Amino acid sequence: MVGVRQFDEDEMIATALDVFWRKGLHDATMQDLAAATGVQRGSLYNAYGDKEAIFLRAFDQYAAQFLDAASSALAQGDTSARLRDFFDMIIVNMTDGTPQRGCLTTRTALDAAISSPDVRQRVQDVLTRLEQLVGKAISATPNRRSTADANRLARVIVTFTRGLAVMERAGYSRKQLRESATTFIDAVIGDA
Amino acid sequence: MVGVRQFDEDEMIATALDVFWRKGLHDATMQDLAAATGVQRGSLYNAYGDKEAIFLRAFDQYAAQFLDAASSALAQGDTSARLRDFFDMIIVNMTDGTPQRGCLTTRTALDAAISSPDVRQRVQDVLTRLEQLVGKAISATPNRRSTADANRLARVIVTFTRGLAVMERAGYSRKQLRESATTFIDAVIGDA
DNA sequence: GTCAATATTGACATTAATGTCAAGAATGAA
DNA sequence: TTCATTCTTGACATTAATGTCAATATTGAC
Repeated sequence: MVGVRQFDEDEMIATALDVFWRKGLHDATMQDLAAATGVQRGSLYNAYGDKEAIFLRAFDQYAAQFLDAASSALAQGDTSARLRDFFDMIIVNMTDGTPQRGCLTTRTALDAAISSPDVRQRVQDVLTRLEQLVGKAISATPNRRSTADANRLARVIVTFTRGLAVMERAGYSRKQLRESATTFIDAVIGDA
Repeated sequence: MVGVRQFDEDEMIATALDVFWRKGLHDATMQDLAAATGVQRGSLYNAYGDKEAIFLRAFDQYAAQFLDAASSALAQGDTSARLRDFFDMIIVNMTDGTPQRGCLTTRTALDAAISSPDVRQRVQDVLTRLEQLVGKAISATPNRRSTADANRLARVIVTFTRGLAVMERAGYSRKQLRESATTFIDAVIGDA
């Protein structure tokens, strides 16, 4: 390699993630990315090809850290405690930043109709893996659920997290989201 | 009135709703609206001012019919039956059309960051009124819930419907959504 | 130190959207 | 029948985005 890249790729992708998280794949422009990263538009095209390629890299980074955090949150305690930690993580994740950034996966999912198969696949992968993590977590503690029941319940729980992401966009506060999550956990797990 | 409008306003708004439902406020263009309605762009600007004004009218029509359908679905039977009908209506609503149109309220909510206060308010109003309808419905049958509990539960139920809307966008089938809704109802209401 | 390979830069072409406007067409009212 | 009012139409100006490219700068390898 001879002419050497003038920017740090990891740093670039991390900054791009921030931009995509705040604006979404569709609304973030190459201008936005260039301005935020300090890398010229032309260089970005040269290095990555197009906006979507940058997004996919950024999203992969996001998905990895998100699933990691979910896994950690789901690791300890009884089922209720695991879910409390899990929902806490999710809610903090989506209500962080000024203004709040919301949930990138959910935002990306909503643009499915105008997204490429690659992007759609990424969203499905995150949700599938999240279902698996939740399924394992609620099966890990002593209970009288069948595996099939646990899987169905895991999907319900993941679906509910998506609902929280929508409610956040609709203006519900962190506190309101937490209350709903608590109510949900109590209703679903409380006496099972 | 002298120069007379060449198109039927109700029909025009109904067609506009279809366009917005399929493409979203942001992605639908005045070209799209002009093509679908057969009314020239200039005439639309003359009649309504801008795209958002058309959207607001279309959304109001959508919200009215949606809340009406929800109200009907929630009217009869015990709590489980009411919720089954309610979720059925919601799921059919979002999985209808080819390709599926999804949920307009949810799609609009996700664009909150780039929407006007008027648009955001419309979304909040729909969700608030939906919570009220659900709250009334689950309080209508004999049960041992306090009003406060019913309201919290109503919000959880509405939040779950939003989750279903996201899952639909992520590619889950009508059947999968129905199964999740059933599991949810059983878990939340089944033995309360 | 030279050079070949790569990155950077700014300009350019293209496409597409919004919103405005002047000119023309149509029609209810007097 | 005339006319004032309103709607319709197509053209225009503006803005903003994507993606390409040729010219230039840089630097590791030999």
